[in-house]
Amino acid sequence: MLDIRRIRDDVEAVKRQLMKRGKGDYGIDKVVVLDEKRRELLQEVEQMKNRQNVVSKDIPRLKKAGEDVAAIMEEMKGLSEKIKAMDEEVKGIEQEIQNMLLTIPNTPHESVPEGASDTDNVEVKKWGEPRAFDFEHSAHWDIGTNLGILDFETAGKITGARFTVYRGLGAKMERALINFMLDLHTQEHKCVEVLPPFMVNKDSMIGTGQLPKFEEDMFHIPSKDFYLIPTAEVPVTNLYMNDILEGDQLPIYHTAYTPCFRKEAGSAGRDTRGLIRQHQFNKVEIVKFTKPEDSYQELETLLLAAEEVLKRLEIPYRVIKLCAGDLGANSACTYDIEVWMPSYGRYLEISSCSNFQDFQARRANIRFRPEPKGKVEYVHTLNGSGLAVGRTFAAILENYQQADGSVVIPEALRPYMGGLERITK
RNA sequence: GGAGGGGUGUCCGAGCGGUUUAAGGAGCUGGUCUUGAAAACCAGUGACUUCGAAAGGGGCCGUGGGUUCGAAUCCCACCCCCUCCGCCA
Repeated sequence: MLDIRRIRDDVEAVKRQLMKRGKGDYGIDKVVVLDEKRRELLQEVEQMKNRQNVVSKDIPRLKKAGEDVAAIMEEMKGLSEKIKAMDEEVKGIEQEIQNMLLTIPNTPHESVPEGASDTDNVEVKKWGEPRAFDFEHSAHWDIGTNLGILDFETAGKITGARFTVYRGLGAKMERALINFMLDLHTQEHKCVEVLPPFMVNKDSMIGTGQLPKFEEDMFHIPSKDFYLIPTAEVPVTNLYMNDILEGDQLPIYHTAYTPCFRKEAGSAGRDTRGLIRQHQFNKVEIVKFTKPEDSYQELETLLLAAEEVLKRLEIPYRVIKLCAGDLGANSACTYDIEVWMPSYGRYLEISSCSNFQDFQARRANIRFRPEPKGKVEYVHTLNGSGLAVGRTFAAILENYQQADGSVVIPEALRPYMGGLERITK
């Protein structure tokens, strides 16, 4: 959520920044008009409330003095009704402003490249060399199915499309990847692990920006009005919802494993085979809470922490900086890590590392006190996948496949696989 | 799921329709006393938010509604915590 005062103070500047996304100015002029109207009414109604308070306080005294208060009561009744009506009007306007603010996206950081779509994203680094195969390589869904470690057909039977059953060493490797990533981030990146609920309430979904705009992407449990989390970002960021942190508590780093649930409503027909686009997938996430002045430095180290997973697993990847047109609505600046996927013949997103600045903190009301007894400020929140586990699984199968159909286990993962070096039929 | 009890400021805790500008205590800050400290005593001390150039005003006693001239206090709904019963990994 953008700061209404920032919009009020220089609407043209905010508009310019939003326009960079290439999707208009989100009707932001209307917010300014409504805000002005709101403040006007507020002054008026608060003046009336002041009179109401003053007179109400005086009534007991007059009564005690034996004076007749009937006329005053009559006047106050009228005033009370006027106040009620006006309060309602103000509330309506506030609701309207709030609804608009909740759907207006974040302003891109000045460093974000111009551009309309993913073709304008900028590659910022590249690591490792894609392997040259001396045999006909296969896609991970075929490799996994042949090895009996991935079972898409049975998942279709017991649930439906876009689900997977991991079997045997497949299940074990998925679990190994989760542990490997969590250990890396807790032991080497100073993250405190959390295992949060996989369902959250509506406030949490609004806090991190999934609602109200992206309702159709979420799985909803009507009987309790809960949502299945689309990413650990939601429960972990909202750990500090409505809190005021002390300055010396920052920065806070968390890592969390959770499954993620997404309807994938807008992606019918895309990535229908394999692990790439599932309704349920595992992910290890990193979430940071920082002081505003530190957040961009923290974004760089967050990116490095996520990259480290692929370095240890020795899988080639590249990092791109998203252009304004491709930037997620809540983010001010995002790096994507893309892993080399031989079956796609290109790099494929496996992590997204973003700085939301105070956009989520405003929604979730997460603040901190820079100095003891000082004035409170909003924190900056950041998060990044470290990494999407299912896609990492797929990348291992494809990049480590052998001519005989077996898959070599990356060395860094072997301690988590009981020392096993290779998955064979 | 059923039956009770409860959510008040940094903390404990009183208040149950109008001098509440939320009692009292603890804590915190300053002072007196003391060689110094503790104790004692005296004084001060709610956070947050919003409108305003400021002075000042509005709001905030779990959340949201309602009744009333006036609500922490009465009514309704919901959320959370505790105790007991039932069910259950």
